[in-house]
Amino acid sequence: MKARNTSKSWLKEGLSLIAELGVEKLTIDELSSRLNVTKGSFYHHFKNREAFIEGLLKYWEEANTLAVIELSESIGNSRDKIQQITAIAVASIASSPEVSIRAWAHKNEKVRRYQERVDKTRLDYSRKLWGELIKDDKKAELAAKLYYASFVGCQEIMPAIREEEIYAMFDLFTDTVTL
Amino acid sequence: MKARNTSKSWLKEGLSLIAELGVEKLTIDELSSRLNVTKGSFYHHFKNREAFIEGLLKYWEEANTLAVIELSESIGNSRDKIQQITAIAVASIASSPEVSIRAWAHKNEKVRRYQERVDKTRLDYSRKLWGELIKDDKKAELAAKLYYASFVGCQEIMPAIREEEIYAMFDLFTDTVTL
DNA sequence: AAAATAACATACCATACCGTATGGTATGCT
DNA sequence: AGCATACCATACGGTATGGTATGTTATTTT
Repeated sequence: MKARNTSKSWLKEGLSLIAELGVEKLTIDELSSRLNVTKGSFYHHFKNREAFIEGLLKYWEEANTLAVIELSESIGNSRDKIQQITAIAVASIASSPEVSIRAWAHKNEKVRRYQERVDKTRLDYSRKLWGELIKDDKKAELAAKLYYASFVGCQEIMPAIREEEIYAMFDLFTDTVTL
Repeated sequence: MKARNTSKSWLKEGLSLIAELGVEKLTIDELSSRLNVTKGSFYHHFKNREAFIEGLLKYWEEANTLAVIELSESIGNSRDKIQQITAIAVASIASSPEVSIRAWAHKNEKVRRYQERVDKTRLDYSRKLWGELIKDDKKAELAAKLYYASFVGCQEIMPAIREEEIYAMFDLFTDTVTL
């Protein structure tokens, strides 16, 4: 006897679906099928597809950016924080909906607003961390951007770069730029 | 009296369409409408949508990677080549279909094969250039990957990073890593 | 100019999707 | 127990899309 679904069930399944099959497969029928219910249920939880997507983006921003930063803040010094947040980010690459959402954001106003806020939040945090390692403000700014851009690139390049290699890349970057 | 279309007209229009609206809008009706013909014409030039996509990816790989590398090879030293190829790449970001194609590649076997070959070609070339600036082979390898990953990231981050700032980022990277 | 070919138009079908209408079932509250 | 609410099933309409069949027009070849 499986428990019945909540709105959150649909949101979680939506992110998984995007990560696996991409946004173009994010159909209500496909979602219903995965949750072993029919779409009558979907329209009980959400007004329409648009409302669902709005909820999906909120949920993604919260679980994937805000929560991670919060966790990172509970750790020691800036270097440790950078390492910690890198580890979390790298580990999540494989199952992340981010690649799909980024392409989506380039064509869709509403999605773009969320993506811009997510990028801003992360860049701000990156700037804060690197600012504590690099005195020169402009240099810290550039380092923060380079660091984040590299990470985003590592999500996208195919075939995927091995985890150890990504760590080696970031170590090289950290070592040279903080000299 | 407009000239009639060739297969290449359709391919070019296809890449423009992907760059502007994304892969999900890459429909035969939309393409036909943009070329001011009906889809009867499409099926004269291509067996079906799959065949069209195959041609599209071939054309993209050729025009967007191979041709650029060839151009770069006609220039002076490695530093100049890196600067030159960076300039070309940065200037093309706004009108590039690459963001869409990358997301597409993550969900589609055939597209993935092209994306992997494109990434490999560019990474190989990046490694060659950086290998001439950095003696240590492993370090050159990591620098090449970092450089390329940063560029890919710069394509994706929203809102778009300003061109001058991207140049400043790459200058910082080059200066520190070649010390 | 006639014939052959390339490019295109029109009409049609099948399918997948969003959304709605309506009815049914489980769960908790009083 | 009775009722409200949350959750779900089924059937249907409307639309967008890929694809086919067949005929027409423009361009090139001989």
